[in-house]
Amino acid sequence: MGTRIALVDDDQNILTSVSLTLESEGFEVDCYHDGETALRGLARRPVELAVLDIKMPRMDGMELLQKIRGSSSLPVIFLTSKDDELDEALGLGMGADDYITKPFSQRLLIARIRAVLRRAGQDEMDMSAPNIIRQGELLMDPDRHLCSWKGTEVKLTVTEFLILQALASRPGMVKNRDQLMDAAYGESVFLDDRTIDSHIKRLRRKIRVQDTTFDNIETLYGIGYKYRA
Amino acid sequence: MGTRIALVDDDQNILTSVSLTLESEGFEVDCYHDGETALRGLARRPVELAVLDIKMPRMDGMELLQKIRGSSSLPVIFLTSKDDELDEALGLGMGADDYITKPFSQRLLIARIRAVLRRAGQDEMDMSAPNIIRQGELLMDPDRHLCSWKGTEVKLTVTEFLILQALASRPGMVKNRDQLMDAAYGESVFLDDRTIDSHIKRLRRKIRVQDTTFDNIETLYGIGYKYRA
DNA sequence: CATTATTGCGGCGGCATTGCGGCAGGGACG
DNA sequence: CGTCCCTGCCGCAATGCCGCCGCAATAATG
Repeated sequence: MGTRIALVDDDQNILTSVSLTLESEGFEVDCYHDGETALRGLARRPVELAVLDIKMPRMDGMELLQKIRGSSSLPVIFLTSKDDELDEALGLGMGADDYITKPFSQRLLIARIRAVLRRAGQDEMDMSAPNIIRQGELLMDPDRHLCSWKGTEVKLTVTEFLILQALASRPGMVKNRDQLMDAAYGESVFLDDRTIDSHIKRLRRKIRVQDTTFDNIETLYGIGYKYRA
Repeated sequence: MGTRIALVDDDQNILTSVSLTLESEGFEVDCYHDGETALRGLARRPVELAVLDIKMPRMDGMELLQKIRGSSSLPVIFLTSKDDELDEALGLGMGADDYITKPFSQRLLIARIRAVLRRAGQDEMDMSAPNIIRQGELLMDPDRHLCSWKGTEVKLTVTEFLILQALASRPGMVKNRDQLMDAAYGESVFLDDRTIDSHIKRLRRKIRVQDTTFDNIETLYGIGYKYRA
């Protein structure tokens, strides 16, 4: 018996095609056309993961997510039409575990479902790729190399991204320059410690363009840096 | 037969995945969904360590810990969702032995479990850096370079942190200036004894900013210092 | 009580660390 | 080949930290 998944979308085409694919992958699928029906249905038949369209009649995905989150930590994947809705959804601190922009390939959806399930269930041990980081106003999506602060995108270079990711993935935890170096490049790369400072400098500057008051990257004199949640 | 561990969390996903991991590491795991059930279960099947979620229905982790501590000194590791709950939990003087902030890697959890078990097992002569120090109103977390008194953070320099750590890790135990010197710098560093006095001075001052009545760093005339619990 | 030893504490100068602007080499891309 | 961007590093200024000094306060000693 496969894992049970709820699929909520007002588009009947998507509903049928996606559910077929998922079932062929061994999942059991509960389909709902709108948030209200879904909410009632979920109460009767719990699932292990939900895929929600954001735009829906009667109760949209965000509202539904909110209700769901009121009572459980059910993993949720959003379906969004435009990129704009994305930040609207995740940036609001709602707490989806992942999202996919339409149009999407079913292969991709399956991959994401598996990833979220693995993460939620099995394993946070995946130190390498926490799929999505959400710490307060900061939002990071390594898969898409996307980073936003307070809902507005911040364009980061790869190195900057990796460093911020290392810091934000474990807020409060102190990282010295070597550790950040390892996070950004592989290990055993010999560079000046102060180079990290430069990246931190650029990171702070870039985010401060959006928000002058940003100060969540904290310096610990003689130790390193840490991200304050 | 492995060490028996109780795992209490209302999230079924965490319950199953963590228990699987722990079992694969050779532990025996008792799972509970809420504090009340756990308490009853623990009475029947004692364990050697408990991992508790803080937020739970019916009886949360802190309440459960209190009940547990009423009758035993069972080692306990907390799972917290936000950093805020942390001080709320530990600062209240409850007495968890360690805590982990979600999301966490299972690898980390295992490491902490082993550390706590090792510490609890031999106790007295285990010099290996205890992950967390809690002495009354004082809370120290070396990983986060975090020190708080009565719930409010006290910013310490590395040297100050090390000295306070040395003192607070063994309350009541007298340390002379040489020993404190060794704790702060490596051994074989030749400095004026009175330098320690300066650090103590600054330590006391920093904590007194939060609490004028602070006097837990005691001076022993002609000998050294000790931390009074 | 007088004397001496030890500690508290303010403060200061020197040193270490960090923030930041800037620059030049190099790679990506058109 | 030209341009743009990333990146590592340098150098200066600002800041933080530390070790020590000197004096007053306190504790031991007799």
